[in-house]
Amino acid sequence: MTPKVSEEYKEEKKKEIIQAAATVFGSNGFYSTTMDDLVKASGISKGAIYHYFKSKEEVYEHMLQQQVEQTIQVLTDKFSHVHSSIEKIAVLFDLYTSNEWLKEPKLNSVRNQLEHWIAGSREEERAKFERHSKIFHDLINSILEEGRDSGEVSRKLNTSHAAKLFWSMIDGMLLHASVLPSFSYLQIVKTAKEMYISFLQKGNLG
Amino acid sequence: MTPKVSEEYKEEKKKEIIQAAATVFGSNGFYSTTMDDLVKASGISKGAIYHYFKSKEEVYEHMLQQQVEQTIQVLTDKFSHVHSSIEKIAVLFDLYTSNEWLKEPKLNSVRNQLEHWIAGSREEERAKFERHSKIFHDLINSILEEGRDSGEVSRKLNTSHAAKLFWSMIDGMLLHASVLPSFSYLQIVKTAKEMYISFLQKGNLG
Amino acid sequence: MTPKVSEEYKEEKKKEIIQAAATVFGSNGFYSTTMDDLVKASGISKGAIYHYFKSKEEVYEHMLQQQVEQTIQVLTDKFSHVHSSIEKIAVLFDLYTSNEWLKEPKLNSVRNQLEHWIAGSREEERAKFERHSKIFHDLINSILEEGRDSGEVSRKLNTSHAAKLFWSMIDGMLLHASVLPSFSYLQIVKTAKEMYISFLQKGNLG
Amino acid sequence: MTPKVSEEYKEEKKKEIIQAAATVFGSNGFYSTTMDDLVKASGISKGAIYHYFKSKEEVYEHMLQQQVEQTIQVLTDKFSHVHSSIEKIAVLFDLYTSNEWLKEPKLNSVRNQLEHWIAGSREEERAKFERHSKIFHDLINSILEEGRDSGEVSRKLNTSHAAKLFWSMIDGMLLHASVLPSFSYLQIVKTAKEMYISFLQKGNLG
DNA sequence: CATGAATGAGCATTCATTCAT
DNA sequence: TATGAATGAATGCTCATTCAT
Repeated sequence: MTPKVSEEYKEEKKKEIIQAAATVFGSNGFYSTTMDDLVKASGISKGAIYHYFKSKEEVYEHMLQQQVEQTIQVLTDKFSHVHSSIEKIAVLFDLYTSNEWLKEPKLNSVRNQLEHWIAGSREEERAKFERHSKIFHDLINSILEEGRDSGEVSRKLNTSHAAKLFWSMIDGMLLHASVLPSFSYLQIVKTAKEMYISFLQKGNLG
Repeated sequence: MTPKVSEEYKEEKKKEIIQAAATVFGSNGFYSTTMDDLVKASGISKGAIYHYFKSKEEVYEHMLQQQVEQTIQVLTDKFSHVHSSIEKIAVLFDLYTSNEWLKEPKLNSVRNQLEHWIAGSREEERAKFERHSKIFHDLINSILEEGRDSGEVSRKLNTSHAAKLFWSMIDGMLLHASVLPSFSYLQIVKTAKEMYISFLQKGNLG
Repeated sequence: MTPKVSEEYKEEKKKEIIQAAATVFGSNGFYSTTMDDLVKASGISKGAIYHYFKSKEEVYEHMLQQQVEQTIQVLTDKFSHVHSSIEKIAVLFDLYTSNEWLKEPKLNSVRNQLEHWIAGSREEERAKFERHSKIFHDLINSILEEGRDSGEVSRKLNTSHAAKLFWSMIDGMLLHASVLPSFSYLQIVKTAKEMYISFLQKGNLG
Repeated sequence: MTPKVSEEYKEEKKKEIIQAAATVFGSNGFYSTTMDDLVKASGISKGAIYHYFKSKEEVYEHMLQQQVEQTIQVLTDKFSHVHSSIEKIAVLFDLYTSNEWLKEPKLNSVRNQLEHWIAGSREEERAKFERHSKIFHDLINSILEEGRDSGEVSRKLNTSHAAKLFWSMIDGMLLHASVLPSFSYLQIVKTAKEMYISFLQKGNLG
């Protein structure tokens, strides 16, 4: 009646698989990665992987989900001690230039997300993307609303548009960074930060 | 002895194939598109396709190349009658909100480019991406340099960084637009335009 | 954790495949035999075959290798109780007229070897043929050297040339036998035996 | 009514194709040679080749036929001024060590013949091989019969067996020579010549 | 629970042959 | 006659998924 192995054991195992998945999918992409690659990378047998996940697709999605959650976690943690809206935005930009973001795994994660977006956008799973996006959108949007209420950012600002613009910029820069070695990532993000904050303070004119 | 068929005929045929390729790769991506899909979409036999291109990969790359060239062509055409730098940048933003850019084929093209970037970034073909990127970068960079010399844009502006930021924003917005139906594309691009132009006039502070 | 399947099981499986391969390659040759033929003949799925061998080529080569080893084994076994050199050569000729050599499988094996030789001789795999040939050459050469030392065969004999001549004759006769039904194989081999042994005793004159 | 082009023209064209065929089939074998290879090698269009021959197979067979005829021609020419049987056999052996036999084209021709034999022997075309073989067999057989009648060769000789043995040896040596670079062809043929002639003079004992 | 052998549909590519010009 | 573009059946190989042990 009691499960043979603990729930923790199972979760641990899933984590292991997802960890390896992040590596292999990150370096070869979804389509070019085979289950055998995953077996090799994880040291876990094919049967076992299929015991925990019902398809390659599912492994991939769990990996993505976990990366999104992790990212959200990191972002909200960063805010916990910051109270100014502008300051929060600044912290966010700084996060994207921090050391932890410049390591391979993070960029691989970005590639995974983008690949999934692009490949998946052709199907009926748009809804899922919308859900993910909304989380990120709302995070920024609420910061900006706070700022608008407190007068920190321009009253004329359309916060939703500004939030979407924020993530467009971030994703655009990450995309270029993950693809072009010559992209002067740090400098560009710094430039973007100045531009964006200045824009927030001045607001939309149109 | 008979001079076979004209070069134009062959070019025409290649175009036909590439046209069909844009459709099928655009809706299913490189990996999920089969040569049979292409055969069906183009109405051209498999053998014939292989007569003109030596692999699926090659069809794909020719399609991308052609799309890049077409885009560059459109961009430079737009500039031919514009002399102010700021004006040129404005025209560019306007282009991305024009009717022709809101049609499916264009967004499919974007998806294709991005998919290729992301999937390809894992290998040794970075050089090709760099080359493509450089073309786009230089286009903006030289506009900004002109503007700096003429005093239209801030003297303090690092034009190269600003150019890279420009394309990051554009690609980021296109990415979101091509993936998220709810993305208020027109408004966001308009917002970005204001933010960016205002930034150009004020320049980097750091 | 469970120790999968035994090594013997795997070897057994490989043998099964090779056995079937000998049949189908034997009757249709390398090029005209398809993997589907092999699947049908072996009753083993395509995937399984590719699990054990990484290409059609590899199946073929393992089959050849195994046939060579088997032949060498049979030859050396025959010698174990024979001490005279001339006697050994005689035993060899007799082997080639024995019942087991007149069955289809054996002749198919010969055809396989020859086909591989001929088709392969056009490439860089000569080295492999040389290696195989050397084994056969050395076998005869050492017998003849023994015979020369013991005075059984002519002192004037160039043993290496004689060894090469031996295999040329054997292969030539097998070739004709495997191709021409009217070739009076038994009689010819018997004739060759007398000619060759008489030649050994007399030696080269040139 | 009169043919548009002369018969000679057509024959000339066929010769050209066959010439090129000998080269490409000789270096790559029947299966690995494509019609495009033949087009490239001959400089004649695919359509034209199919105008003169109705299939790849047919080109191949005409090429073989022509090589057989050529060989027979050369052999009989060599005999025209030789009257002794033993002398004729000697001349034959010498032919196979002559300069013209050591050139690539000849060995390619051998490979072609052998490949065709081996690959074809699996089907219903044995009859054709028998016919070819018979020509060669009869050539030697009649020489030996003459010799037996004149007392030059042993009365006890079974001329048919001896003839078959002759060609087995020749083909065996050519096979080895065409496959093994280290095969000391000249020496071996010389050795074979001595052995065989000595055998003829002594005859079968069995 | 774990293992990896087995399955077979699916895919890119080749190539002999045909045929419009 | 000559040309080479077009055809499509055939083929070797891959890989997600299943399942006996």
